[in-house]
Amino acid sequence: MLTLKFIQDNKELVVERLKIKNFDATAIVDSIIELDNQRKATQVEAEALQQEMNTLSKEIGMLFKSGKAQEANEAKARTGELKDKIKERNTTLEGITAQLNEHLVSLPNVPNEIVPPGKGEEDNVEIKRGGDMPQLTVNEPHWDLIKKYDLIDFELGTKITGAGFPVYKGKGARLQRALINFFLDEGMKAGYNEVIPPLVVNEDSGFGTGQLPDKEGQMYHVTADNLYLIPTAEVPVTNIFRDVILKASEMPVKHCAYSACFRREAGSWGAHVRGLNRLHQFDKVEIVQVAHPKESYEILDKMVAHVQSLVEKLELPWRILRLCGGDLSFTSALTYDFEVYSAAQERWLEVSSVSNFESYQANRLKLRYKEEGEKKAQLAHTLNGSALALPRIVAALLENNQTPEGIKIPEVLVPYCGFDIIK
RNA sequence: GGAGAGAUGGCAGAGUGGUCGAAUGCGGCGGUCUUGAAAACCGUUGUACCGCGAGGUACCGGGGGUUCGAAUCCCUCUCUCUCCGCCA
Repeated sequence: MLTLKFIQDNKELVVERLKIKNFDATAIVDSIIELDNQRKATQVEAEALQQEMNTLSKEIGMLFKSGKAQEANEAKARTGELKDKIKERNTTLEGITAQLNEHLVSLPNVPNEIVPPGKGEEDNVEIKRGGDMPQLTVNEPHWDLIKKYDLIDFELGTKITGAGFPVYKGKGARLQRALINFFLDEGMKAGYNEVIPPLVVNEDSGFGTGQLPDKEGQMYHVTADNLYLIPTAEVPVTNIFRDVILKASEMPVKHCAYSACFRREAGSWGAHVRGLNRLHQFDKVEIVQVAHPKESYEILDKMVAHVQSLVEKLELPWRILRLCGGDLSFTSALTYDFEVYSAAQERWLEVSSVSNFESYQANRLKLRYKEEGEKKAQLAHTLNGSALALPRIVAALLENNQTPEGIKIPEVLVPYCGFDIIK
């Protein structure tokens, strides 16, 4: 969430910028400022009363100690009214604070100034593309290829669990494992430290990265233990840094992690979700960085370059989009999406999303850093990106590399797969 | 799952109703001494909020309660450890 101080100091800017996200913040910002003024006033009153009470209590203690029981009891009689007042003030204070928090949490992150305006996907701006479009002599969509070569069994997954939980088989499973290892190795080479996080998280973690309270419908909820299946490794990995104060010299911290990801995708089924295009469970390697505010955008560019190197090594046609305000997530300040072209489907598939959250997540996480010699801790910046999400990469690989002889495996993956063609 | 013990500052650890934001040790930082370092000695060393400041308020795992007053007593939740059971 945005900090109170930022909102107070940049009231107009917040309202203006959030218009880019098609979010009218005028009323919320006004009431945040008003509520905070109330909060301060109430807190001052409550604390003054508390101080009086503390002083009085100390006096009573002294009196008892020096044997003046009667005086002590007289003083005691005076505390009742004070106690009621304090209670009343504190209740008011709690109410105001709760309301204030509710408003703060409901305010999205302010987009970076280069975020283009727009309503949705169609307004995203392509900033770069590369790779060669495949010239296919055969042309089948991946859901047919998968059946033909017996790589992934959707029906079996449906039997075991339900729709959207595929079973990978034989070379399909091997390809999956190859991609995961390839992505992790590339991450390591780029200086990311691998972690294997838990796949379920508690409520605090869900709040820390911004999935809660808003998007609980998107996560599988284990109600018996009040835990959530992770929708992305971003959640557990970023939460490593919840309530942490780093030294400025330790940044940037770079982590990568493979995890299965679980998404309910409530309400988002329909056209274009056949086969691997949308799943409830899928595999992804995620990169996460904690950065100094002054270099977070430079780091965002580096992360984008890293993802670009992955799609290039996989020899897939790719493009990078700068997301418009309307397509930008609640917590993000700037996001680049990567898409790869799927020849058989004749459409672009989103395979990565790389974002700078600035201090929006850090504020929720209480993730801070201290400059050498400084006493005051500052909020750090958090960033993350998929590097990469597997299913649509698999879809594109299968579709783009199909030949009458079989599906050719890109060179970089051959050592990982142990085969160079699927037939 | 059953029985018991525990959770205190960066770490270790004292504190069982008042002057406790909290002894002591270690670590960190500054200084004295030294050509330099070590040792020794002296000092200092949490976070957040309100306030120009003086200062105030809150925090001893989380939440609630008792009391004029809670780190300390009560309830509850979470976590850790030991023993037993079950098990990859």
